[in-house]
Amino acid sequence: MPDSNNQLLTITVADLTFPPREGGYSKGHETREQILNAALHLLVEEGYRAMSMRRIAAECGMKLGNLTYHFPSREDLVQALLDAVISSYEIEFVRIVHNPSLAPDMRLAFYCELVLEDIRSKKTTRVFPELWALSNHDPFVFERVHELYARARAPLQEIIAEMRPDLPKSQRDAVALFISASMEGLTVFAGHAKPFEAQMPLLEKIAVNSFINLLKNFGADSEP
Amino acid sequence: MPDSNNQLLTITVADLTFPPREGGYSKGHETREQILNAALHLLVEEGYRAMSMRRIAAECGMKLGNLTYHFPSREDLVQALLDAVISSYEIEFVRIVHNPSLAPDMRLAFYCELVLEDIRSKKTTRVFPELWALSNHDPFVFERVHELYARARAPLQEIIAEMRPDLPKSQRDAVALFISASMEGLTVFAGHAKPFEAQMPLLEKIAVNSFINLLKNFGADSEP
DNA sequence: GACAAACTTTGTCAAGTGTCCTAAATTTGT
DNA sequence: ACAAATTTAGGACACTTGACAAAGTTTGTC
Repeated sequence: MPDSNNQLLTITVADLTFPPREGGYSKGHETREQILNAALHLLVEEGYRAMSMRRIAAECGMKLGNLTYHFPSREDLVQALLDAVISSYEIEFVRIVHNPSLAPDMRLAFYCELVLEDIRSKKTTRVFPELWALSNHDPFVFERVHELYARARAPLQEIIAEMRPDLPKSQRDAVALFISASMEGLTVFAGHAKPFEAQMPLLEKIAVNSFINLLKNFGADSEP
Repeated sequence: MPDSNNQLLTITVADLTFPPREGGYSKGHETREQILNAALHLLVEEGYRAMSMRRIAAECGMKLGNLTYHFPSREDLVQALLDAVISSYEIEFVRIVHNPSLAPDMRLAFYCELVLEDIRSKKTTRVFPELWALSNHDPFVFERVHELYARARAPLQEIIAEMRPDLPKSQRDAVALFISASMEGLTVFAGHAKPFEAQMPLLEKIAVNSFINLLKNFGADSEP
């Protein structure tokens, strides 16, 4: 089993989704996935700076030339990695969107629980700050990241629309954005190996409590 | 005027605070500051990757040898830059801590306004995601960043203690952490040149409204 | 088994990196 | 005037970086 060792290496961080193939041998696709898994592993463990072509090649025990065969340029690799990372998240959102059996505030709580649980994973805690930093200087990353967040907010917007149909859409969307950003911010403080990681359960209660209160009271306080 | 051009370059991002000197000529300190300003400028405009010793030297029109005279190693420079960046923020917090004339919820609103205004600056929008990413792999950055945030939360904790003396300190501090993280999260979405930058005023209203509601209602909902 | 396509290795390239060095010139504070 | 501090002008070191070309090897199919 030549790849059992590799499994052990990547099992802690490998969480990529790959698009269906379009030609080539099966070995070629396996190698592509192995490369991207190694790249993610390096990104998570040592940061974007350490994610060089040579280190990726070494990580999966292959020659540099072979890496450049599959990804002619570093940019190609980064874009493929970004796609694989992002599509791995998009799967999650589909699971929550349509669940009309529950009450909307229960769905909201469930959504928050899902997001805040994900934030505590090593992969998310490490990858997303890296993406935020990259998106400041790379338009491609910028677009993909915010496209992902737009999709992540969609179920939130649905729930809010259900709870507060009286609010204009622009305000509902702003509230959804605030809730989403609010939780993302916790990554830095209570994500994996962060100072307040252990307090995440309490923070989750505070967050859900806060969001539900916000939705109940927002707009009903024009004049005291 | 050899440095008027440089002034123009750095004036848009230069926001560093330098510790009092300890010897050497004044020109030496000016050069040190010029170097750190150039480093910050590169960090803001092109990211951490572009912040190399040679590019920093070129940025301030000086020879590499002179740069290594002032900062023998790159790590020295990075740490000095981090110190200068962080202390530039610590000044802000002092201005808000002691202002007992206002009502606590007014002080909270003022605090949030100050933070969210800062988030919209190019410097903060660019530097902090970089710091978050770095802190995942650099213990030195990790410690400094979270030390800064601890100081940033102090005034918040005071305000909350005033509003909710009934809550145990652990819960008050968790609420302060949540509020702080909540606002930091907006950096990625409504910071400088971000997709929702223009909506920041509305988001600010939502945030303050949400935080005040949270403080009023938190803990009063054990059983319905 | 032949054979073309897909994959992999090997070696090389110019450019960039941080760090270190020397020797000379210039500036600065007293 | 003079010593200390700063700057320039080079260079060199060992190493890493992304990219490329030309050989080999493997794979699936006829």
